[in-house]
Amino acid sequence: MPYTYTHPHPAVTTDIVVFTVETQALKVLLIRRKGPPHEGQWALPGGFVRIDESVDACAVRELEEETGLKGIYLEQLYTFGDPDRDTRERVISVAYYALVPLQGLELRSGTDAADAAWWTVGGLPVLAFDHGRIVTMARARLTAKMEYSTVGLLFMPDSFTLSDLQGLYETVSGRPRDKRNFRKWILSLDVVEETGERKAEGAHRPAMLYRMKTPGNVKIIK
Amino acid sequence: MPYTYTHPHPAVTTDIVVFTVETQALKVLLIRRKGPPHEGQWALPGGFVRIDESVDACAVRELEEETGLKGIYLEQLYTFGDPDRDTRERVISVAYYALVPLQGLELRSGTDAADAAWWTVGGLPVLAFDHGRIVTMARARLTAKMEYSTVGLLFMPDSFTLSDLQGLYETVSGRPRDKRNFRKWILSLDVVEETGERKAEGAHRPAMLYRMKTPGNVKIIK
DNA sequence: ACAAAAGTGTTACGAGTACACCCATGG
DNA sequence: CCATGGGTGTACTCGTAACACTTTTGT
Repeated sequence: MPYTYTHPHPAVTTDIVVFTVETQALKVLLIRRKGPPHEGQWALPGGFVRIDESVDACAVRELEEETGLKGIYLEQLYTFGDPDRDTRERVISVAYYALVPLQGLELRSGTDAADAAWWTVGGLPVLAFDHGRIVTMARARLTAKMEYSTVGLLFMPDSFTLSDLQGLYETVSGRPRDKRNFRKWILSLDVVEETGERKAEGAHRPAMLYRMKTPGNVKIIK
Repeated sequence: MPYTYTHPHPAVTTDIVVFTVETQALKVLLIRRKGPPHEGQWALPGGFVRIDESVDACAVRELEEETGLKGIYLEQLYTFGDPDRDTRERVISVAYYALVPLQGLELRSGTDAADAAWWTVGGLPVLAFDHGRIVTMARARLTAKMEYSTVGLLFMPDSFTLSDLQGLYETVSGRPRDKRNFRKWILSLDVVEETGERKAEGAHRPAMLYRMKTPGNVKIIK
């Protein structure tokens, strides 16, 4: 069933930079391409926008299809529209980025676990299309937003210690933080609260567990 | 000459929020629609992305077609992709915003000057499509960016006084500024320099004229 | 008792804000 | 000489950054 237009139309896709933090490293989710072009190369998850779904909804759907995760923080990043991005036809891509807390997340790939993997952002392979550029931009946006909002909390599981949270901030921004100043700062923002529970692990004093006051909310600072 | 695809494709347009500052007011350029849908209503300038031009290039081209201006600061804002934005067919719009210095700018409309006009952002009419929402978002982005960068300077003509510049900042951000603090601040940023000329107008001491050190450049602060 | 991470307060510095008077010009 | 906007310096405030020791637990 063909679709005909009087003027040529581009195809529109969404591509998603899915971030998570694991073992002291910021990671992105990549999918190995199964067909041409760039067969076998790593690329961002994503797909074509259906004719009756909004672009935002497409990103949500693609994210769920690749990771099985719903209710994840997702934000539009930028639209990449160079005419030669894809060799098959004109494809315009609306890029998004997502923040996934690593609490027992298992990837649901099309067929095989070998097709999807978390890569440390420092050591990415050469990506298909212009996806390398998209990741670079997403990383810059994330680092910037960590400074003037509370997005960082979205990487956290339901409960966490302040040391965990500080470690996350240090990992994503690269820069070390003073423990006392960090705690003063995060508590003054009034976005986390004690759960009353403690986490005892190892031969040291157990840490108080905290949770977000309004889960999923991002507070803009200043 | 028809174009056929195996899957339905959306149309893609760019819409541009062209800002300028004139007589103590922030203004946007609107075009009166000549055909359906929303015939006779005011809308943002813009048009369809050609199949062999980049989305950015489309925005540049549309801006020049409507205003005759080249080399204007243009930045991608956001992509609006709800399926029912346009009643004719599925249209995804990549929105941009532009900053135009008002130095003898004359609009070049399709046929008639009555079709294009500067409107004060406070008192806009009801706009076609979702263009009202686009303007709101552009205004928010501009105000935010005024705080952490030197975009504001792009509203200035080639040479200007510091009082002019201060007036601009007060107009765009709404908030009044202390004269001495404003001067200290802008000079400490090291982005303007004296031209050596003075501007004498009216019965008072002539003001020193300044120019941007690197015209067109936007410096990120902090 | 010792190793290992949790938890806690005070001082110093710098950026931003508040504030008032003299200067140069045209009429 | 007076009305009008141009131009200049200092003191205070507040948020950010630097910095070290005690507490609680497991082994």
